[in-house]
Parts: sequence; structure tokens; C-alpha cells
Amino acid sequence: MDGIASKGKREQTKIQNRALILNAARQVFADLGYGATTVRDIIRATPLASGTFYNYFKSKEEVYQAIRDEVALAIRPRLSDERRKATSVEEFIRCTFRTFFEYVAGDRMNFHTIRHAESTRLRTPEVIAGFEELREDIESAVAKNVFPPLDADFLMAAMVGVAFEVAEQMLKREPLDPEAAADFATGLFIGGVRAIPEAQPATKDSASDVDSHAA
Amino acid sequence: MDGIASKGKREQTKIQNRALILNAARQVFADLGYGATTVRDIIRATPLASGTFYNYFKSKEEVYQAIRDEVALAIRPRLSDERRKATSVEEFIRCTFRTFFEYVAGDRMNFHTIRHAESTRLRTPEVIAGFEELREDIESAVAKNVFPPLDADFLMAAMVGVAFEVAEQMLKREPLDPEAAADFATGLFIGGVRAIPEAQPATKDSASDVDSHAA
Amino acid sequence: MDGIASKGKREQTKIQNRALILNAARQVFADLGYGATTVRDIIRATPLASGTFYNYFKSKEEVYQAIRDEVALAIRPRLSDERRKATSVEEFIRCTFRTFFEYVAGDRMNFHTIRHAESTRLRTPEVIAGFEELREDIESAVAKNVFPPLDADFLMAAMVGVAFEVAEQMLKREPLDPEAAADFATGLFIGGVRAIPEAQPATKDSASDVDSHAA
Amino acid sequence: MDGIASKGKREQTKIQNRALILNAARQVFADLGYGATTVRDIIRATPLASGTFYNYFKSKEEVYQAIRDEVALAIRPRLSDERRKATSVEEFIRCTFRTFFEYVAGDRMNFHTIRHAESTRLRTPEVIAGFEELREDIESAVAKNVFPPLDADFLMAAMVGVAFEVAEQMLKREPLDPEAAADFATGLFIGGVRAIPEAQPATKDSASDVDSHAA
DNA sequence: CATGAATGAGACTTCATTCAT
DNA sequence: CATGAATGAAGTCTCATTCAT
Repeated sequence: MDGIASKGKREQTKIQNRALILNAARQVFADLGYGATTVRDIIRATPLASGTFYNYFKSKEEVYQAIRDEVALAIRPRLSDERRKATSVEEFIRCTFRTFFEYVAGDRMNFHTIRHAESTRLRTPEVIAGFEELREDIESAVAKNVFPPLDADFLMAAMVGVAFEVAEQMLKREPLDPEAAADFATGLFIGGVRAIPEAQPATKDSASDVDSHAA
Repeated sequence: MDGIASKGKREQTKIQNRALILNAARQVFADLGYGATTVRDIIRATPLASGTFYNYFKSKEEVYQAIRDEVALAIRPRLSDERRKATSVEEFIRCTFRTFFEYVAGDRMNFHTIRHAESTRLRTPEVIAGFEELREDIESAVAKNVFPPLDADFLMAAMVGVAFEVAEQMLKREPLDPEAAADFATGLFIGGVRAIPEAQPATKDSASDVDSHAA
Repeated sequence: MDGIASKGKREQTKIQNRALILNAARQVFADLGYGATTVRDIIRATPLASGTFYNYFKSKEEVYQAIRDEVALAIRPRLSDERRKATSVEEFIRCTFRTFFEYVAGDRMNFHTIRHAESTRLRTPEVIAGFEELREDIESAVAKNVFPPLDADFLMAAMVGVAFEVAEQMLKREPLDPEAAADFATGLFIGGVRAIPEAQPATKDSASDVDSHAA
Repeated sequence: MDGIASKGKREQTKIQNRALILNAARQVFADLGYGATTVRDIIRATPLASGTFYNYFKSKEEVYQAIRDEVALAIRPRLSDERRKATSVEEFIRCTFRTFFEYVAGDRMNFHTIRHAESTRLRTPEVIAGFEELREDIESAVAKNVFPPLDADFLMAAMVGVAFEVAEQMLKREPLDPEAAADFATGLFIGGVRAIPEAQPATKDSASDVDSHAA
């Protein structure tokens, strides 16, 4: 009795249910942290029945993975593209941070979800691949003498550490100002603490200041 | 008769059992991560009976806290002391990183234990207090014009991020070289990427290079 | 075929399982007493799995409550109705006891279940409300001069005490004879209530009065 | 005086410790009820160590028994003596109740301890023996025609029920007035016992007898 | 597919009791 | 004897997962 049209509805429902679960999971992970969250918690934050969860995901691990990968897939291409276009150390660094902070500002929920997981959950293949891309880009920049010869592992680690920690600070302030965060991080990496621009509303100008300073 | 240092056997056993549990916990947390660890897992890694655990700790949370505070108590005074002695930006930054990396190198297990917890578990009053100390030291350095005027929250976050991430990279390498890690981080903060010394056995020299560079 | 009253199989199972648990609980409480009974004991007296218990009740306390309230709901309306119809002291007392003893005779299991609980478990709001109803009915009977002026609290207590203790004796005998138990209790109270002295210091005289009165 | 009969300090301590445990137990049983009380609770209410408990009692059951029997031993001889001296129905009943209520008034703690236990704990050989004594005294009073011919089991039950329930009411009031409680109970039973029909199949008639009698 | 109750493994925790000191 | 930590059986309860409807 089900015609072709009803199949369309089925598909719709499936997509919608998957989204319901993912959104509920994001919220619950952010609220309770990954470890304390149970599948039941996620389902409870949903109009669906518990069995339905398993039509979409095998476990909370898998939902978490989906969210994490959603993030990785959203941000990695942007980062890669930006960095590929970079022609100087400064551009490389600035666009890496700016892209990251802008993403975080526009998607606090996913960022929180991920921050509240254990680091063992965070460092998964998909995420590590993102880190690796950064490392490789650094290495090739070094090879091309765009970067001075330095330890790519350490630089990658340093950028990741600064990105995540400064992002967290950034989210504590209103209004969100990813540009200022990027200016800060860029200044630091380009010229060290003395090159960091003072925190001001007019960030563009002070940023160029930093440029000349660090150069 | 009883010597001055001698304790009853009971006292000895208690001290030993507490240590047994803490060591088992360190191992298990490092292996499974905080979230996946159960009290049973900790006990099973011990020759003790299940009930004995509860004579020493109320929950895995409490064991974790004990480990975390052990770290905080070991490292915070050292960091404070070092920073208090610092008379220049560079000294401030260098000794912060060096002290941190040396501690981590000498106590990998505790570091891993703590890294593998959820960030919600990590950011506890005791730890936050350590971060705050850093922030306050930065602020007072800014006030004294030792530091240029900058955003102390962001700088604190950046230092924390670099410390933890670079420490993790450092632990992947043999032999452990906390000095090199400190040189890297110090170079970065003092003069930005261009000031980072090349990775070499002779780190002292490149460090002084950086010094003159940054100075 | 499906009649109007037919429910889905799920509904049936739920009703059946609840009954399984309640019956098992009645039996186990009566056998072991409330205090010694564990949730496991109840489940073991059931074909169900341990977790299933918690789909129906939160604790043994809650099952016990359900049983107790089942009794209270079964007996309180009957007692109220009967007493409301009463037009004399004797009717009031007789129907109270008869109704109670007949209920007990028809539902030994629930009575035993309740008797074997601690008195702190027995004296719960629902049950106390039943006692209060009795007390209020006594008071209003006193107000209407159907009863002589007496201490309603004490009379309520006396009736409750006699009802429970005599019921227990009644259940020791075969065949069960609630009518005889009611006759006994009624006789005791009818010959006596008029003789109870008003709550006063000078009881002796009114007491001998009572003697001659009753004789 | 400390004569030959005086006890060693050891003996003193033993007696004292036993008393410490019993008093703590009385308090804790009264507070938490028998079921909810643990040996640990009792020990905690004592300056003693947990192991010491077992030098005096095998289990909480045994402490409870000791308390209960203390009560039974204190009250049974008094009740027996009083009843033996009784030369009339009224004296028999009055002194039974008065002795009981006076004991309860003077030892609320023990009464509460016992009331808060399950009835299965309460109805132990020692206590049942006390009830039996009452029943036997009733029977012998019936045999001597001091009492009319009636059901001794039921009367015993009725007296027990009234005694315990009215005692509880009595304790709710200040000042304690055991005499008033005894007057009430005595009045009830004196005005009534003569009107109780003989235990016979033909209860209706004797019931109407009672009616006309009482009317 | 959605539903949601049943399942039972297993985590957490308490407690009576023992026993070395 | 007193002490009090160790023991481990046993109870409470949760939760991921299954499966009949």
C-alpha cells in the first residue's frame, strides 16, 4: 500500500531522527561531559524511543564520533584551503587561527561537546589527521624556507594548544571576538609576547602594527 | 624499645595500602582514561579486597582528586618560586616552561593520568588555582612593565595550552629532553616562530641565540 | 477474537508482571518480615529478571506502600460507608469491627504482610488517615450525643488495638469466624463505652457507677 | 562496700561496656527502627571499637533480645504479682493496665525501642510468655468464676492491643498521665466484659442479648 | 521502522565479622 | 580484652542492548 511517495516520507523521517539524536547528544555531552553521559540521557532528550537510537548509532561512542567528525570535516578543508593560499609565515599562522576561532565562535556547542570529552576520546584518527595536516603544512613551509627551520611536531602542538585554550577563553567573553583572539595568537607566534597587540576594539589596525613590529 | 621513626605495623600497612591504591589508580586511569575506569578496575589492579578501597577513598573521583592534588602540590610551589625570582620576561617564561617540562619528564605517569581525564575533571579548583597564579603573576609583571601590556587571560591560556601539548610531544621522544622543549616554548613566546631555536643537541647555545635575538 | 476490553499483549504483560511482583512481595514480606526482605528476595520469587523490578517499583519500600495502600483503599471506604449508616453506638462499633474482621478473613495475606512490617512502616500517611477517619467519626458521634463524652484519641487507639490483635487471634483458628470476633469486640466495647469515665481526676466513683450500670 | 565481693576493675569495665552498648542500642533502635539499624550504627554511638561489640553480643538481634527481655523481666513479675493479689474483675484489669502504663511512662525509651521493631521481632518466646501468663490468669479467673465465661485468647489479645495502642497515645501528651490511661482502659473493660457474649455458634442472639443488656 | 519493556551483566557500596596487633 | 582495618559476600541499582509487538 505504501507508494513511492511514502518512501520519500520515510527518508525524511530518517534524516530528521538522525538530526534529533545528534542535536540531543551535542546538548547532553556539553552538559554532562562525555563520560557521564549515557545513551539513555541522549534518548531522554529526544521524543524518540530507546530502541530507535540503535537504528542510527551503535553506541554513544559512535554518536560522539559522528559529532567529532562533523567538526573535523567542517573545519579541516577550510584550514587546508586557507593555509594553501598563504604566502608568508604570518599569513599561514593568521589564517589558521582566524579560521579556527571563527569556526568555534559560530559553533560553540560542538566545541563544548568536544572539549568535555576525555583527551583519549578527542585524539581519534579523524582528529589526529587534522593535526597531521597542520604538521605537514608546517614541514612543507619549512622545506620551502617560508618558515625557519624548526621542530614541526612542537610547533603543531603549540598551535593546537594555543588554539584550544584561547578559544575557551574567547567563549567566556561577550561579545565573541574571534578576530581579537586571532590577533593575539598571531602576534604571539609571529613575534612573541612583545609583539602581541594590546586588546582593543580596533583590532585590524593594531594587527598591522604587530606585523610591522614583528617583521 | 621502639625507635623514634618506627611505626606500628598497622600504620605501615595503611600507608602501604593507600600507595597500592594510588599506584593502581594511576596505571588504570592512564590505560583506560578516567571515564572508562571503574572502582573495580582499580581494585583488581591491587591485591586488596573490594571493601578496602572504601576505607581509603569514597569514590574513583576522590582517588583521582588525590592524584591531581599531589601533582598540583608538587608543581605549583616550584612554579611560583621560580617565577618570583624572575627579573625579565624571558626568565619568567623560561623558568615556567622548564619547571613544568622537567616535572612532567620526571612523573610521566601522573601527567598521563591527568591528561586522560575529561576536561571537566581536570579543571578543578586546585588546578584552576594553579592557572590563576600564573595569570596573576602575568598581571603583576604587566603592572611592573616587565611585560608589555597584554591580555593576561589569553597569555595564561596560551602558556597552558603550549605547556600541555608540547609536553605530550616531548614524551613521545627518547631520550626525554625537557630542556629542548623549554627552549622551544621559550623561543616561541619571546620572539615568535622566527626566534625558536633549531632542534639540536646543543640547546644552550641556540637558547642564548634566541636570547640575544629577543633582547 | 478481540473483544472491546482486549488490550495489546504489551499491556497484558505489564499488568501481569506488576501482579507477579506484588504477589511475590506479599509472600516474602509475610515470610521474612519487612526488614529482612530484600528486593532480590522478591525478584527471586518471580520468573522475572532483576532489572524488571525497577520498571515497576523504585524500591522495596514502594512495593510495600503499594500493598499497604491497596489495603487502605479496599477497606477505608467500606468502613466509612458502614459507619455513616450507623444510627447507634452499637451499630457504629459493630459494623466497624465486622467490616474489618471480614476484610482480614478474606485477605489474610495482605494482613500478614502489613503486620510483619515495623510499626514505623505501618504508620504511614495513608494508614494514619484511616485511623483519623475513625477518630473523627468518633468525635462527631460524641458531638451528636450518639456517644457519651469520651476521649476520642484513646477510643480510636483502643479500637485499633483490639481490631489488630483480635484479628491475629482469629486467623489462628479454623474455620475463620469473623462474625464471632466482631461479636466479641462489639460486646466488649458496648458494655464498656458507656461506663468509661469522663477524663477526670475522680475516676473511682464513676467507675463503680459503671459497674452497677453494666451489671 | 568493697568487700571480698567487690569486683576487679576488669569486671567493672565489662559491666560498663555492656551498658554502653545497650544504651546506645536503645537510642539507635528508637531513632532508626530495628530494621534500619546496623551494628555499626550502635558502635558509632559508643566510644568503643567495632570489634568490642562482639565480645558482648553476637549480633544486633542479640542486643535487641537483651533489651526486650530486660523489659519483659522488669514488667512480667510486677504484672503477675499485681494480678495475683486481685480479688475482683475490676482489680484484675485495673492493676494490669496501671502497672503497664506506669512502666511505659517510666521507660519510654525501651517502649519505643520495642515498638519500632517488626512484630515478628516483638513476638519472641520471652514476650509471648508474658502474653501467655495473662491468658492463663484470665483462664484461671474464669475457672474461679471471678470472670464470666469468655474467650481468654480474645480477651488477652484485646488487652494487649489496648495496652500498646493507648500507651502510644499516652506518650503523645504532656504531662504523662498513666493513671488516666489506666482509668480509660479499665472503664472500657469493666463496663464491657460482663456484656461479652459467650463464644458460641449462636452469636446473633447473644449479640442482641448484649444489645438489650447494654441499652 | 518505531516502540519501550525485559534482560542480566556488572558497577557501586555497605556491613557483619574476623584477626593481627 | 580492646582495637580498628581487611575482608568479601551480598544488596542496590543502572544501563546498553535486544526483540516482540
